[in-house]
Amino acid sequence: MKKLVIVESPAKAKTIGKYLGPDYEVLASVGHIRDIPTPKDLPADMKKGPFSQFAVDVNNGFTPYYAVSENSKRTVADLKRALKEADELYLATDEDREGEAIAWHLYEVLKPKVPVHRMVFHEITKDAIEQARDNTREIDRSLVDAQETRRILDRLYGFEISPVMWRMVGRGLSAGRVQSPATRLLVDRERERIAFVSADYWDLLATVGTDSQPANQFHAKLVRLGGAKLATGNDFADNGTVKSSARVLTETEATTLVNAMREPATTVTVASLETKPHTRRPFAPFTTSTLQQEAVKKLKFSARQTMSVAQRLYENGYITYMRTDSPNLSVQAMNAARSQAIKLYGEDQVSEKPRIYSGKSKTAQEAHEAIRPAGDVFRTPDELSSVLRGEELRLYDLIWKRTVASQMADARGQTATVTLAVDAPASPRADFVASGTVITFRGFMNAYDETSDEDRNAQDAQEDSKLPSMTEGQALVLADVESKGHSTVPPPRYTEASLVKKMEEIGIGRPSTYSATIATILDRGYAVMKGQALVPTWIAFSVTRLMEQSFGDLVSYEFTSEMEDDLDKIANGDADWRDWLRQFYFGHDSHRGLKDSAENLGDIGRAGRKAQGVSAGRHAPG
DNA sequence: CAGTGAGCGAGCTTCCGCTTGACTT
Repeated sequence: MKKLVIVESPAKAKTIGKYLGPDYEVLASVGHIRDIPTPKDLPADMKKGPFSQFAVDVNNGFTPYYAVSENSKRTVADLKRALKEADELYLATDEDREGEAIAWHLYEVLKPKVPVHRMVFHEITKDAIEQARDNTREIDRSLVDAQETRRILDRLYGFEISPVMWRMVGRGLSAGRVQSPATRLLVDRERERIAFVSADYWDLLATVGTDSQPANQFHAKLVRLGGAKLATGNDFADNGTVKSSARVLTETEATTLVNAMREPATTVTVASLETKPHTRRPFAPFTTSTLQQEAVKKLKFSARQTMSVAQRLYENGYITYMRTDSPNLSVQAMNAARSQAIKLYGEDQVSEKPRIYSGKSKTAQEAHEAIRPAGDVFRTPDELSSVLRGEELRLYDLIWKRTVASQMADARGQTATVTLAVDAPASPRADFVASGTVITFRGFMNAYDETSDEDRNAQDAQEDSKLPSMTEGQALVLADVESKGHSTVPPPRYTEASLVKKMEEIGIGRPSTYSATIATILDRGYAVMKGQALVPTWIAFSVTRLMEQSFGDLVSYEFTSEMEDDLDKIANGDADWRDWLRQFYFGHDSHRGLKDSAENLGDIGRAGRKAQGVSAGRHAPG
């Protein structure tokens, strides 16, 4: 007789099967096996009655009706068959809320007659697996409660509010705990853009040098005039007014100054010279969210495409699991990254101590490690260039570089900043500034030599060039000075990358759903792609306004993180899940529940209709 | 008598999160 082990993913089952040997059969549940069906998929005798609206009986303890999903029927049959041949059952689904629930559903559906163990592990290595097998526990009922609460809440939210959208806005529309705030992000940003008032300001750009040789020249920007700081884009509010005490230079003033400075009597002297060390740390290894962001930005993949390419890499054993919220590397992976970096770039380019990265997302569940090349010895992109093609190779390359770089040394260099005093006839004193960074030690940049977009923009502003050597008090040659006009620009629209980043920040959605949520927003017609930008449509505006008016709490950006706090209480046994759902759905004290909000759409004008409805309403048959 | 049209009623749309194929374009 064998022992049956059930994990979530078939690829994982294969690896673990190898570690556990012939006494164990390892199969996969392939994700969730049961779910709450939509009401139209309920058995005929349940279509009328307490389950008809949600497939959850809200009047009887929020009892959910579960059914084995169509796609899982074969899997369940296979598992049942295997269980008959087994004398023990190990439920080895992921150690997070969803994984615990899958274990419980497996238990409910398989009805095992043999001893059952709940087994959890964080790393897929022989040691970790064997240790997990020898240290099992029971299914954590409170954690399952928390998952069911989450699931039921999402059903109530979606299926109570979507019909409101059909009535008020258009057929086929939808609302949900994740998609509605995500849509609202797009709408809020568009509102900011519409309300935005552009402002114009000017500054001067001088070309100066230690002599008139072009090689010894550099550009410097006017930053202070007569002791007052000159306004830049950051000094303007969104309504076009100046929000600081900075001085705004007009075109006329700029032209007058340029003309004065072009007089031969103008002198330029080095007022101060400062050199500061510059260091940059490598980025953390990829999580789902950061992988999507980088692939969208650097490879021009869509979020969905990124996931499907990563899936292929995972299934063929090239990378670790691609749906994760943890940037942590296993000890083996850390060693693999370090020894590969030492071999390729030299020992001095690698950080002295292993770098450990921790997740910053408060809603992270961290059931998996970071996305990285698979194995205890990483294969380089070059080694794989004959087996991997196009997209797959490019994504592997990105993952490999990021992982190796994450264990390398900081890049170091110096940033020199020089302040120049420009004295022109009949003009206030003008201070110009130039700075240049020189990287003297590349460290992680050997592997991952790419700066983030923010840095690139910052560099545009101050042309990152090497400065010639100078001393304080030195007189410089002014080769040219010109005025430059600028206009403030509204905040940019979200791209897939920046939306995923924002969603992770406020804790809505999960690694397995980021790309699906964006697809939903596009499918519903809430947004259209314009280049890389997600542009909200008028439908999104209508839906968001309706949500804000009638379900303000539910589209607040804090709703999910507050829900997570409450689910934690349920998971710890400090709160009752039925009480929680009751308050959410039926309300309590002064707080309107979801049901009341949906039925009386926050419109005082409808109060009369409500009263009429109640008096004319039929009572339950007696 | 056949074709038209008003009026009525039934059926449909929808959530999030976990995991892969089996489908079509």
